[in-house]
Amino acid sequence: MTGTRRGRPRTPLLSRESIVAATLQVIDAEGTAAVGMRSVARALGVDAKSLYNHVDGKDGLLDAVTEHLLGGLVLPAPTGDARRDLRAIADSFRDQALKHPQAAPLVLTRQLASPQALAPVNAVLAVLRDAGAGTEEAVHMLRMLLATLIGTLLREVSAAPAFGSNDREDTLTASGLPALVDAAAHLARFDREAEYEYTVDLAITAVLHRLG
Amino acid sequence: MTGTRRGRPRTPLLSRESIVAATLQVIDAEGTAAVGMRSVARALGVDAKSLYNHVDGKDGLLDAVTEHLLGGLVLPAPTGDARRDLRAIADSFRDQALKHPQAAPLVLTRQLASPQALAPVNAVLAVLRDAGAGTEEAVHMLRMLLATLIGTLLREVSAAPAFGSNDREDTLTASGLPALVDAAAHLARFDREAEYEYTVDLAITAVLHRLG
DNA sequence: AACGCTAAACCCACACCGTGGACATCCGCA
DNA sequence: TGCGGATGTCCACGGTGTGGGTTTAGCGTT
Repeated sequence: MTGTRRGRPRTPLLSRESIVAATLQVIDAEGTAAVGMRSVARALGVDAKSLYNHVDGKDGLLDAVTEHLLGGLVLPAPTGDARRDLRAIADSFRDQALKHPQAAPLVLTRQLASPQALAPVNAVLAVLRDAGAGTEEAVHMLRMLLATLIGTLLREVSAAPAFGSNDREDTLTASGLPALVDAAAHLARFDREAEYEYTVDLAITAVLHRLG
Repeated sequence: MTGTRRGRPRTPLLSRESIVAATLQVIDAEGTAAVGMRSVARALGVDAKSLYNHVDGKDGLLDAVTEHLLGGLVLPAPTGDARRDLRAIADSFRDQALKHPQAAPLVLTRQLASPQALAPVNAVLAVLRDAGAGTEEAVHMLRMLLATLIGTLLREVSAAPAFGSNDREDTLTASGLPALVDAAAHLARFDREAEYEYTVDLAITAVLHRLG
């Protein structure tokens, strides 16, 4: 029985990309909490310590995944219409977030300085500058837009899917707080699409309005 | 040597609040990653399993901390000036977040339905209704404001303190992306206060503007 | 062609984690 | 007076990240 592998294989079993891909599969299937050197290695049919040859520990692994997802953003070519362009960039973020909802908190939470993270920042700044913003103003606006986008997407990916249950509404009406019971019906519902639409549109409108 | 305690003590050693307080100390000192049944128990001079008598596992412990922090919000009495009132509520969030920066991600990330979480929601809705918003519109606006606030605070509490190093600026200028190198100097700096001010003001202005 | 050097895979081991289960002790109430 | 439940202890189990050492294969140099 020569079952166990030993020593360096003739052809490499692992690569940074294959590891990232496997990790993403684990995340999509079982959530970020299920990610671990051992579980990812198991998914690849490999010993846990082998991952260390391609990735800098667990944290480095998660960073690599984040980088990969940011790299997957497709930034559309600017049309010259600032509203449309900003919206397109935001949509690109959202698409990626919804493609891997379980992984979204990673991207939205960790801040990297990798080129993959820099490209979208550059895109937003370019649009804002074209729309007439000064350098410093553009940076402020970028941060405001990013904050709003991160906030909504974070909420959206972690919103319970079975939110229609009037369980939640009952809790609200039982609170006794007047403005709450009044809005209980609307608070209990959560239309992801509509909510994203409203929030992002309002933020972009605010920025463009300030630009005059 | 009767060193080891055994059986139920004459006077309770633990309480939900004492556990939450100890956990908060651990978080403030060593971050959320350092929180664990064992570490918190150690800080209290107690066995880990004892915590289970007052708290529902690790996740319940973190929920309890979140609840405690939300309960610490001081919501000022409304003045009737919507801008001022919304700003005051946001400031209250920020104060609490900066008081325990390491714990902030907890509050900003977990969504609870406890009364402590409901009170601020009610406050915001009340102000919006007073300012003339319809029920449904008020809920949308609430979510937009919350998203923006969460986004900025999340960034603010995790912004590296030694951000003044021109290390970061160099990375940016080296990226070659034109809008980035142009704004590198401003991107490298991060004035927490100014950034919060700008972002929250813009969001509130947007909401009030839409209300006419 | 033969040498080493390094990279890529393995296994063993350690300290730590969350928590299930069994036990001891004391409080409050019937 | 007695007894059930609350509170705290200890032991144990399977899991984690990773430090250290070992084996083998490929590559660059002489």
